[in-house]
Amino acid sequence: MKIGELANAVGLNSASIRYYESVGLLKHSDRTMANYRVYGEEHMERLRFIVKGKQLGFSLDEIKDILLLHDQNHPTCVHVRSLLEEKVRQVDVMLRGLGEFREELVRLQNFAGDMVDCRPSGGRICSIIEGSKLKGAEAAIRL
Amino acid sequence: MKIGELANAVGLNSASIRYYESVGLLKHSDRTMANYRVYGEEHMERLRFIVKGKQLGFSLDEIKDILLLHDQNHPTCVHVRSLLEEKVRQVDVMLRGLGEFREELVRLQNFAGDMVDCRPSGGRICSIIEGSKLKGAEAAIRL
DNA sequence: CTTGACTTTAAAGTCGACTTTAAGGTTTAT
DNA sequence: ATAAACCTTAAAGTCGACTTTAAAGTCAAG
Repeated sequence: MKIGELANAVGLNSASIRYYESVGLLKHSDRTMANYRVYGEEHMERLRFIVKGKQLGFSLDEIKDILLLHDQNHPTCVHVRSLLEEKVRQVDVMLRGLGEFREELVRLQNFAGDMVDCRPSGGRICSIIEGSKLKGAEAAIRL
Repeated sequence: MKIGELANAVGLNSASIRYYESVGLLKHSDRTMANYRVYGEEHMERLRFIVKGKQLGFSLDEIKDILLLHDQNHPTCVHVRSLLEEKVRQVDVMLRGLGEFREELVRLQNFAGDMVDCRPSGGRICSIIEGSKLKGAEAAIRL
């Protein structure tokens, strides 16, 4: 199996696969006489694993750690469980933050009503936005 | 007011203020004879506005658009209302996605149980992660 | 008078996970 | 035989919103 075929099979492109090799996620493969990479089942399993890991929100570094354990013949479940716990914690923080953020947006919408000119007296710019009660902490949420 | 003082007053650092000037969010200020930037109330209001905008999840480009309207003496509320609506829509998409994502994480945690060795038979790596049912779509959520 | 705390600029670096580019070599189909 | 469709590499570019660096000038306190 050459790189394009593998890429197709796992839903990536060749450049990403080369990139994963370059950062040590994927082991070096054999080469044909023309220096083309040749892959087998084992590489495909590994790539599918990487893809799953990304879908679960793991960074390439986190995935690399898991693969390292595996390559050293250690079971990875204890480590994986703690990663999962951490992700759930992060998701909960985000859910809470997003909920509060949404409420503030709606509050501003209600305040905006069908206002036609939101320019406050004085040098200010927009009373809708300036009426926001959000503090820096909530800003951590990236949309 | 010199740049450091202004930075302190609005909770930014001088470099960010210079950066905002460089990308056209903040107008050029007067200078002292020594070429130091000098600011007044008007600049402070504008910076506070920028900070609020960021806290509401607006990009610098979106904030720039609002400020441009303002600078052309147009009221900004119609535009701001549509930005708010769009943000609420984005937040709702994220809330839904995050909720499903959390459920999948918990499902994997339950599956992991107190497993001590998650290595599946065959060449695979970790049955916890490989058991995930998440598809590419959910991967859009960045933690 | 000197030290330290400010200020100036342009340019480069940061983060993560790639993607793109340039300049080739190889294989396959017609 | 030739063109299309693959493959190779190293290096640079991308996204956004800054931050850092370097090298220089200015100002206030002791």
